[in-house]
Amino acid sequence: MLFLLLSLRRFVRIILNDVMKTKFIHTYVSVDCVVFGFDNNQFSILLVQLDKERIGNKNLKLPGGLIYDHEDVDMAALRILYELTGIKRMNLRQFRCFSSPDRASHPDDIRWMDRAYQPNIDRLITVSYLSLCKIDKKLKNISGFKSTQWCKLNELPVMPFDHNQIVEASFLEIRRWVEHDLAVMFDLLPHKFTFSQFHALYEAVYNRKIDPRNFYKKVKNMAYVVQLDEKQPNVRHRAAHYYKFDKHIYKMVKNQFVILNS
Amino acid sequence: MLFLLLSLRRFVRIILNDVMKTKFIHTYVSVDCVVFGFDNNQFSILLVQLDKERIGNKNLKLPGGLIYDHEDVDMAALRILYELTGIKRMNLRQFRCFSSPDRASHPDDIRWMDRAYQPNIDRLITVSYLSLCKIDKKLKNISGFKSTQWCKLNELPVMPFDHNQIVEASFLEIRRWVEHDLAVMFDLLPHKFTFSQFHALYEAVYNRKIDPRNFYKKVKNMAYVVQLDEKQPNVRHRAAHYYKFDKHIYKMVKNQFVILNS
DNA sequence: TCAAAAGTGTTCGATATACACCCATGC
DNA sequence: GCATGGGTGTATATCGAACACTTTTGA
Repeated sequence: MLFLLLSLRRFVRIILNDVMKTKFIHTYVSVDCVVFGFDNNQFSILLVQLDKERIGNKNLKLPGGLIYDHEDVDMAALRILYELTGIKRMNLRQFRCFSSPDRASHPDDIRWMDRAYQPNIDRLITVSYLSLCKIDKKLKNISGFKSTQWCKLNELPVMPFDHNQIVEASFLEIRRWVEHDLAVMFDLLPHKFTFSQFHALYEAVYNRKIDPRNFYKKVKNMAYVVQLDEKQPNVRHRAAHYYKFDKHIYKMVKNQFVILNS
Repeated sequence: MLFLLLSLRRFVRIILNDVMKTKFIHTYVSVDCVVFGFDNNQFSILLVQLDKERIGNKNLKLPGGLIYDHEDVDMAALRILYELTGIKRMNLRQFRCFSSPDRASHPDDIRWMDRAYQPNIDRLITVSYLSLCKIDKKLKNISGFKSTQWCKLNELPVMPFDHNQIVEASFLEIRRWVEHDLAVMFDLLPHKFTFSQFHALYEAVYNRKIDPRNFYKKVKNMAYVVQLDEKQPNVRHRAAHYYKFDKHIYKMVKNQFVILNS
């Protein structure tokens, strides 16, 4: 019965396209999220394991999925990340729509969409999101299905669809985001972080060496980066102080600059 | 016959949604373009006149339209602007996907979509583009249908769909674009422009007063802004020099800074 | 006492800001 | 000659870049 209806639907669509000469796309829409983490002086990205559902020989993809009827794209991205990680209200930034007609036309990709969503998805465009996340955050899978893993940025596998392209585009987007709102950078650091972790993150984001002494001065001027009494334990060298980010001070300071825009 | 097929299609979709409990959206996709021009120290936006097709009592909308089967969104935006203005390869910057489930749910909007595109468009998401254009450019309508007009930014009418929102979001995007690539600013000025036109544009983009003397120094340092011998004719005060933008020099200068990214 | 990373200050140049007056032209 | 906008220079403050050594700690 189901199969019959599906065939019917496909048939109807084909006929209609022919009769009406309508060439407008009628498409499904997905979101794909590039979630960055930072650890050991390098970026990682959160990927979904496909396991039995592997796409061709590819076993990892970006977190993402089709959007529902009642949702807009922002809501869909939040939902998908919530289902996968248990984190509500993740901080997200939409950065581009990927819509090439053949971005989902590889036979492996099509087969997978047939199984994972529904058959006869003839076209799929996606809206991509960037997110920054503490890599040591406990993630719990809500939907109970897919499992996730962090994968180092420079060890990414080949992924299905245009996910490798999406990741590439996302990286430059971090810098734009940080420039617009420095606070998001602290989403990548642990609650308590050392100066050198912060320094390494800065170098990674800007992809260049930054003089530590100059950077110290900069940080000392950030009233919202406050030194804690606590120090690094069990290191065989001088222990570093921990710092924390104080978002209330940050907001106060920032509000002194923001003029309501016309 | 056509009507029968349409009803059938709608019917099939309803049944399917019910049987499969699929709640994924299957949607049409449009692009909407916010084309800025600059004249007389203020911005204008290129709008399409609807005339007999007016939407409710609204007669102006952003240039835009549904995208075709074989297109991605960039191509669609270029096509639509070409059809309306005769300008090929307009410089475009995608800036956001607007996808609220009820962005196209006003009865006027639905009626209009039924007539303009095809009936039963139950959902429509749009990808918005920013473009900058010399306001004195001769525009010729290729499709031969819709006519366009410039409308001052602070005199915009209420428009259909969420077009007013889109315009609002686009304005801040100009600044980002200019910061990323100053050359686009000259898309807003005539080929020959005076210093004070350039100055006024700068003030408009950054939405604040900028000291002309300091700005002079800045401009004098821009090797790619070259002074012409020609001067403003017929003015009852000291005539201003004309300047032009030299994109070859610009590229040379810029290439000295661009390091190929990892 | 050594290795390993933490932490600190000064100088210099470039850039942005603030500010006031003379110049050329048409009427 | 006067009204109108065109065009210029100087002084100061701020920010980022360059640069080398001492301190703390565990092993």
